[in-house]
Amino acid sequence: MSGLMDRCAEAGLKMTEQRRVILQILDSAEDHPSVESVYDRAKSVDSSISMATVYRTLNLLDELDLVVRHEFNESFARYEVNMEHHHHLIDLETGEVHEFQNEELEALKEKIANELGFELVDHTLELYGRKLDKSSK
Amino acid sequence: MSGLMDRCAEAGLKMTEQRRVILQILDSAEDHPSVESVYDRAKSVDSSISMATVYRTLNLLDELDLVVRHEFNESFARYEVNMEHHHHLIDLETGEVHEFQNEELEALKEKIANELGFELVDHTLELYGRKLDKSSK
DNA sequence: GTAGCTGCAAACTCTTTGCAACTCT
DNA sequence: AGAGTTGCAAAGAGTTTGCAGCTAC
Repeated sequence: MSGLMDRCAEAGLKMTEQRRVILQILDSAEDHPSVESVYDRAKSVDSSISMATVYRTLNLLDELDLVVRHEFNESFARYEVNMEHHHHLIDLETGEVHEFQNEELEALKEKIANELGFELVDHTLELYGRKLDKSSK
Repeated sequence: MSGLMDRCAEAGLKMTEQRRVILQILDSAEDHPSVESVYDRAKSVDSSISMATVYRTLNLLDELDLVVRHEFNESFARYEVNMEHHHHLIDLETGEVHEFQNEELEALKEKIANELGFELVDHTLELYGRKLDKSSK
């Protein structure tokens, strides 16, 4: 169930009350929450949790690759959990993040990197779009 | 020659000494300088230029789409000038930025966005890689 | 018992802004 | 002359950190 908790235990982290709360929030998150969102949600469960702990926890999870940090086009970070490989399409009007996967794209990126003489280690792809019309404009 | 200066004039900006310096630096930049790099280069030409002016100028240029702001995976912005459409491959060991273009990729992105019901407005693609071996490792 | 974790507040980094002086046009 | 621009210093946002006390193991 709580995948994150298990994996944190494996990594040798102490399981404090604060971590339990944060990990549960992340495990059940279906969006790409900002640090502040995680903090707000955590506070509503245990109001003594501090921002510093949220930052520290997310940094730890990031180092353990249990979470992915994104910057999209904002001035703050958002985190993603439960990720299989996929990319994002961000709705410019609403800010909604849609996920997608595409095999063809994966192969192509690999190929491009190789042609340039590189081994592909990581990559990001973000599409920014506007909903196609049902009406006009 | 100085494409940026012309286009700023067209946009109705006053051509101050500071702007002249900054625009010339950008026009001749062959990299993707951070605000600080631009500031350093500008200072070595006219030591009275302030950081605030560099920020303000880059923000203006960004609004006019004469420059593109990138975040790559750092905590600060880098700017790109003289851009035709292309993407970046960042060398994880050296930080070097390589540019590439790929038609197939462009078409694919357009297609993906449309399939999701969106009109593609903008997008970013960054590859992070390690140089393929000439030696071993 | 102790290494590791926490909250707090202060500090840091990058960026923006209010203001009075100055400068293009 | 007047709107736009500048430098400075202060303020903002987001994030990190030193420290003394607390807690899981």
